[in-house]
Amino acid sequence: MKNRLSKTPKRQSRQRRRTKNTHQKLLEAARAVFAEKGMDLARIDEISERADVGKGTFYYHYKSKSQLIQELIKSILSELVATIEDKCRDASDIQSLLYSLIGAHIEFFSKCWEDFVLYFQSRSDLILQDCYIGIETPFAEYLEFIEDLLESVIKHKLPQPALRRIACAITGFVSGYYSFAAIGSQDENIDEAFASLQGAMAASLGRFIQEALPSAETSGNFCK
Amino acid sequence: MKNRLSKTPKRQSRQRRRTKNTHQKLLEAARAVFAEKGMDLARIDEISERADVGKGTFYYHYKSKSQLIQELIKSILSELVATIEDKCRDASDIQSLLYSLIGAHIEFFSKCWEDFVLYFQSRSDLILQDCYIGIETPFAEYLEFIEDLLESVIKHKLPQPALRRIACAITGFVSGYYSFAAIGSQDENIDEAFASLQGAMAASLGRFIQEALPSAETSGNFCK
DNA sequence: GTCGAAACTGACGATAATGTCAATATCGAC
DNA sequence: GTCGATATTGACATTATCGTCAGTTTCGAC
Repeated sequence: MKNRLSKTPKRQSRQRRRTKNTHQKLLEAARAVFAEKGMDLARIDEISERADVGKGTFYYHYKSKSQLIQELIKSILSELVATIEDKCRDASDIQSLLYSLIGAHIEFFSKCWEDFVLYFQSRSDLILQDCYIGIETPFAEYLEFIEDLLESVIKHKLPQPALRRIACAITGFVSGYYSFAAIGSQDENIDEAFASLQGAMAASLGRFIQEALPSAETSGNFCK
Repeated sequence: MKNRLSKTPKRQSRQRRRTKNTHQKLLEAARAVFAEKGMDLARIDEISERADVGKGTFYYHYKSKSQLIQELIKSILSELVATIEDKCRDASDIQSLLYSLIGAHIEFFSKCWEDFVLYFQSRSDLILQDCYIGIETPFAEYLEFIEDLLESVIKHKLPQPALRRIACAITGFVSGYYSFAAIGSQDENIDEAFASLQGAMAASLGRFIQEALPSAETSGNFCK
């Protein structure tokens, strides 16, 4: 037994890299196809075709499309969370946190259109009765992460539902604007327009929080 | 020729109603199935099954699923526009317009969950490369309608892109919040929470518009 | 260089969904 | 009551997609 195990004690580098590469290629291809046809209508055939591997290879790496989606969403959201974490590290008041939070989303969405599409598609999927399994958790974690950030800069204790509402408002506003801008702005550069609104959005959300908080206390003076 | 035409000069009431009814039943069934499985994964079989008619009947009324979707979206959005029109009729300043605009969306979304799902799904579909044809126009008209409303209460002339951005922000904020709330708020009543935020959203968007406008002029005093 | 394990392949059977169509039912007009 | 037009039906041919599997290739260890 031990002998058998010792036959492959550590994995080999070349083969290991090749495998990793295939895995990655499939993920990339899936991103592209998903952004074209949508998650539901994307065919495994096309994904493996575009990754330039046989269809069997797909099934060697992933149990099913559902599992691929799960992994993809998880990876996308954890990247988004990482971007947020990075950008918001030293925000200490609510105004600068909001600004950075929005900035992180702009940066993330602008960097890769496919990721935004996936982000939006899966949110859209989440409101269905029969949705892909396993994509709820990453979204919940993403919201929770934002809530933690908010909590750390808001002085007084807030009830959880209020925090959640604020987080929903922020993420909803940002992604909602972006998606509408994508379909609505015929010619102009979406990302540029988006970036130019960063300040306005932050101010606006600041105001939202101020108004939405049940407690009368005003820790910030968003209204100059 | 004229004789032939005169054979069916006006349609008969009973048969007419029956047909209309079937048409409506199919539309209703589609709404329900779409909200369960999503537009892509909804099967014609299931729609006609749920409408309690033969599959052939579906194809008698609609050329294809694509056409059904087109009609459905069109009807939903024109209903939304009608709601907006009704609620915003006598809003004369920007603050009250925003308030009514949000109110109209809340009312509309709350009234029928299926409609919200369809609204959101089709927006999600619109950002894909290969999306259903014919759903772009209703959305464009919806945005344009909101722009017209905005224009009528904003004193000074705004460039079209700025108006569009504001419209995107409003609709994005409202629907974005609602969708996140739907997946994020585990227990509490979404509609109630949403309604309680109506004022905060309006104030917030007022602030957004104020900040986003390039011109320095301040017609409104949103900051008390 | 040869052996075994891991990675890869694409043709194939099974399944599922689409859209068609010839036959049938319903209805109002005359 | 019968005729033509309109509406409805579900079995069917067609097409698309899935997931499997027996066989092949790649690679590192010895």
